[in-house]
Amino acid sequence: MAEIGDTAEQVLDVAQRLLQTRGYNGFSYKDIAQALGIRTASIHYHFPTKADLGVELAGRHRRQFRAALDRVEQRTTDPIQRLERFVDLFRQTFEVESRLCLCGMLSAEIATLPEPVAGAVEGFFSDAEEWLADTLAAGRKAGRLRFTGSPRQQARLLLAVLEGAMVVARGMRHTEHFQDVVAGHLRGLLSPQSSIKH
Amino acid sequence: MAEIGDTAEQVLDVAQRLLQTRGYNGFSYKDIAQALGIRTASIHYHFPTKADLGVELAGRHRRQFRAALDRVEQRTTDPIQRLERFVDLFRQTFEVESRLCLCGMLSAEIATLPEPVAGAVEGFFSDAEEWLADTLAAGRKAGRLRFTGSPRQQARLLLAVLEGAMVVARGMRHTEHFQDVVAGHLRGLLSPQSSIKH
DNA sequence: GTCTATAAGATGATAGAC
DNA sequence: GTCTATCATCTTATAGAC
Repeated sequence: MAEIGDTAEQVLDVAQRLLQTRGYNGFSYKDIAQALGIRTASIHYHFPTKADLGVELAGRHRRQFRAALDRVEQRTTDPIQRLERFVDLFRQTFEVESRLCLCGMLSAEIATLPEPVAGAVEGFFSDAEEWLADTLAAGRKAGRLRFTGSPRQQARLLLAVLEGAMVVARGMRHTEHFQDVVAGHLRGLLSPQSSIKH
Repeated sequence: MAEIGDTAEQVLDVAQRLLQTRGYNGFSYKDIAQALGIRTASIHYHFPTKADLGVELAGRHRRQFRAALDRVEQRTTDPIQRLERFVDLFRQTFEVESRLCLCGMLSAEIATLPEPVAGAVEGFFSDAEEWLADTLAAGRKAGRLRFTGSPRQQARLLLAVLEGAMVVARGMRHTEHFQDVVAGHLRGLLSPQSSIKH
């Protein structure tokens, strides 16, 4: 309880930040070592190869994301609020240094990654899609949300909006861009009576 | 007219493909040289540094994209058809090897790129946003398109959908995903009378 | 314009002392 | 677990012959 987590976890935290800002091929063991004030050999002790590190990063992220969704479900049963909390997870990520979604970044670089990493990325998106589809379906059934097509299709669309808004906001170097685009899309999902509150 | 373009252009073509599939930090001069059957020194003659190559790639892409938009404008004045041609440009890109939008990829890696490259990326998105906003505004004025908020905001949303759908489709390793998401979003933009045709 | 040769530095990785 | 030392390889880049 004295130090902030063991070395392996600190390595993962720094590597995750570097991954989200620079990409998998945009950082090295040297970068991590310098950030933590240790040697690269120490990192190899915990993660023998960079592929091992990548697999653990993607897997941990998927687990943390599922845990975050579980907390959202425990906090509220309201579909609108659940949706807003989901979007908040992405907003909070981008808010800090315009960090990309970890799996969005990995998707872009997927052709250069070991297969297990690609598998974890696919799993992350599947989790997100399923959770969103269920939430969207509940919201529409309750007359609180309005959209055409299947909940699954809408879930995929929202995921694309979130990932794409991060990418475009970064490319245009205009931070507020993300929030504007996402808020605009959400407004279109809310039924007439629900959108009065804004 | 004998060979398919001079060496510099062939280098750019191969580099563009590698950039779209593997990212800026995911390919080297060696990869380009091997693909063309030449030596890396020859590439350095045309593009002294990788930054030079990156700047030319981003600049050329922006020019080619503007030229493509000019051709769309010459081919049709109908806002719906213009919109569909715009989306086709992205579809055609993704269709081949699930290639990402060149500037979408560069946006993700922007923290590792030389400033001039970032400038070209920003310019690309500005061009796209402006062209889309004009087209969307014309479509709504003609009663052919339906959306809330400003045309600029809708343009940004569509751009985010296109970029994000590419990323998510790649991450989920489900190619049809892109077309499904984009077609669904477009359907929502079409006014009731227009959407009957589908 | 393209080649061979070469170099300086980065990168992923291992062996073995402490 | 972390360090020093060392490694092979990759990467970007330059000099100079052809």
